[in-house]
Amino acid sequence: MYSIDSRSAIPVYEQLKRQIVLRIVSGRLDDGDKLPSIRELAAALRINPNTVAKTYRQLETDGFVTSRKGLGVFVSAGARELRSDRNEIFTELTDEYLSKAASLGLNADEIMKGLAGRLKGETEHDKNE
Amino acid sequence: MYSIDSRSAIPVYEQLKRQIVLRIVSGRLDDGDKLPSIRELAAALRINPNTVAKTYRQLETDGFVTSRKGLGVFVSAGARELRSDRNEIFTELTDEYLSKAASLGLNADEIMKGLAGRLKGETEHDKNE
DNA sequence: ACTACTGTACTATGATAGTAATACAGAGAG
DNA sequence: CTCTCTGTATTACTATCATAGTACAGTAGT
Repeated sequence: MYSIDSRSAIPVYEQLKRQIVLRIVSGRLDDGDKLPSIRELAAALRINPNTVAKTYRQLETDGFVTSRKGLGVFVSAGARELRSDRNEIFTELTDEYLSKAASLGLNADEIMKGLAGRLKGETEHDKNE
Repeated sequence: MYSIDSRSAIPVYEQLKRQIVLRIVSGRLDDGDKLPSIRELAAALRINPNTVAKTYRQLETDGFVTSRKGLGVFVSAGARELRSDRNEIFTELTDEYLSKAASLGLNADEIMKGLAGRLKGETEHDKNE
């Protein structure tokens, strides 16, 4: 269902959040769909319920889900429309990335190939101190 | 010279490190060039000298610079040959980019298309349904 | 009402990361 | 030697993260 890498430098709640957001905006989770209960998901992933609660809380703040006491957490009605200003941010992000890659002396083709490889590739690398 | 965003989630020492590495591998900093002294750079960026020291320490571990007590920190002789490390840097860059894009809720396909479009110089977006 | 689910809130603990403050040590000019 | 520059090392404060435990509150089925 969801997967957590406890060794990753990315916090657990953040990993979980990204995975859920991905499911929502990609349509695998639809408006009104119910997310697993906090305790249920925590048990399944063997993480602390508080961590799941934190994820859900942030998702609610971001407008992706709505939580209702006693009922559960549900994908918000307008969740998919949160794609609206995504493109602007994404464009900025992309330009920044391309300019850095260019300063490494890479051309367009190399960048495309590198990115494609990374997308198909596997896991993350670690940061060490 | 260098710029630090203290509000960024990326640690200061990491921001600085990337900028310096970028200058080295792109040739803007050459073998033997002297980097600003720890205190000088810290003062200029209004950050703690220890933070700069940490950056320099890591750069030395990575082989980009050599530090000499009482003298300063200098770009290593073989630093540009670490351009073979270009791939590694590029991978880091790419991973960071992908992780940000993913947190925007974009899937692999959308990222590829967006990047390709940006490379071709398309300035428009909003191709959403 | 009782029970068993749901989410919410709060306190506390341990670990780690980032930053900060201070003191120590080498190099070179005078 | 002295002064002032350089990097180095140690210690400490602060915030974040994950965990745990406990308690509270709303919903629904019985």
